Amino acid sequence: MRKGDATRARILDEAAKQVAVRGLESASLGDVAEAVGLSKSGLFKHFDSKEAMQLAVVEQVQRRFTEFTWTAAEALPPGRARLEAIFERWLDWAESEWAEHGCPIVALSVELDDQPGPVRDQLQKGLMQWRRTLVREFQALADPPLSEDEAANAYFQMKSFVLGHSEARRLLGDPNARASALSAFRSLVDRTARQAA
Amino acid sequence: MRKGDATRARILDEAAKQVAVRGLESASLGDVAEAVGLSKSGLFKHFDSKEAMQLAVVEQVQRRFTEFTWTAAEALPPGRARLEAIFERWLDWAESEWAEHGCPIVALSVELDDQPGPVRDQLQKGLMQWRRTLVREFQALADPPLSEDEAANAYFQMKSFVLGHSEARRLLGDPNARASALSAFRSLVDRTARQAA
DNA sequence: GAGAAAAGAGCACGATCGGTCACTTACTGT
DNA sequence: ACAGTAAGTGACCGATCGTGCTCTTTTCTC
Repeated sequence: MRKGDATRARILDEAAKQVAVRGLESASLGDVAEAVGLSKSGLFKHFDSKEAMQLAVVEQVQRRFTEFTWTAAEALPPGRARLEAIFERWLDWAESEWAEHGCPIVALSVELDDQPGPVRDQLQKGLMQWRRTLVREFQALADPPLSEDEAANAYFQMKSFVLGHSEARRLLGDPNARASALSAFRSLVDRTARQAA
Repeated sequence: MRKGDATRARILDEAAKQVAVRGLESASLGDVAEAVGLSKSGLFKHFDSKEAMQLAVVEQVQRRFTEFTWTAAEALPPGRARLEAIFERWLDWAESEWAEHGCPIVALSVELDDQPGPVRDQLQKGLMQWRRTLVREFQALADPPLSEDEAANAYFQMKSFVLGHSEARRLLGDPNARASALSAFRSLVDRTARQAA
């Protein structure tokens, strides 16, 4: 049973890459299988259908993302320090090997935003949980804590800057994308912390 | 020659819709043809290849977008009034019939960000021209005008809020998306205008 | 080491993909 | 009105899609 898990992991890695490049639907099972040195039918011993593989890809990408951005930050005290660490790791993520061909989560979000089904549901679930986590983090920016509405607005802007960073960097090739995002975020945190007083 | 132009336009409308839903590559010629009541081969009398149609779709979407957001605003005086009108129209666009299934420009941006070719080039060209236009508009926010760097940073945030609005509204179903985007943008304009003094 | 179960290969299927070609129908400029 | 061209059809091509099937090889368990 061990061998199977290893190939399953290789399949998911390759699939995640191809999904980021070509999209969920356009990434074909044949191409994925060939890239990991498998036959198409061999692939079906690990996933019952294409949709099952897509679901597994989404789950793995979300796991990796959380691990990448959150794990390093959770050691820090809640509030400003942790928030800034998360944001920087978030930008790092978009430039990491897992997002070599664009952040897969962004790609999935756009492709699935009006394609109902279990894959979209899973994606939504992860995004909303992430949002809840970050909103709580923003609330902890001040004492007494921010209202949920204020924190939600701050999160909206934080997420927006990540999306803007991704677009500016990848499509427009803007070398200042990271700097723009960072300065915008720091200014946001400043204002948010101050408005609590 | 008139008849042909009309069907060509119908094809492009339908194609743009399907592209927004399923993506550039997944939108098939057969489905588009059937939706406009044509045979697949009839479609080829208007476009030499799928890529040619994709290019035409991108051009038409960009034309429509500019018309939708800019035309109403250009009558206003440069600076704050015009900027706010554009931003509101931009949000309107994302909720208009042309973006019923998601903003096609956002969909194209994510799908094409690492797919070189003439379609991507055309998209880039339009986005960069739009960016130049808006940066100039931000510069005109104050007298003396803002530096290009300052204005570029402001545009980065403006575009980010649009992307954030799109994601929050469509994928997360956030009813406050528009309000969040508007308040974030107004605050941005305030700060930007003030920082010039 | 034998037997069971998992992992994978090979082939074939129906459907659909983008694209071609020969042909008919509809329109338009003069 | 008539000729010429544009618009549109239907049949078909090779390739590729996701998926099922049978069969062999590898791996794990006792």
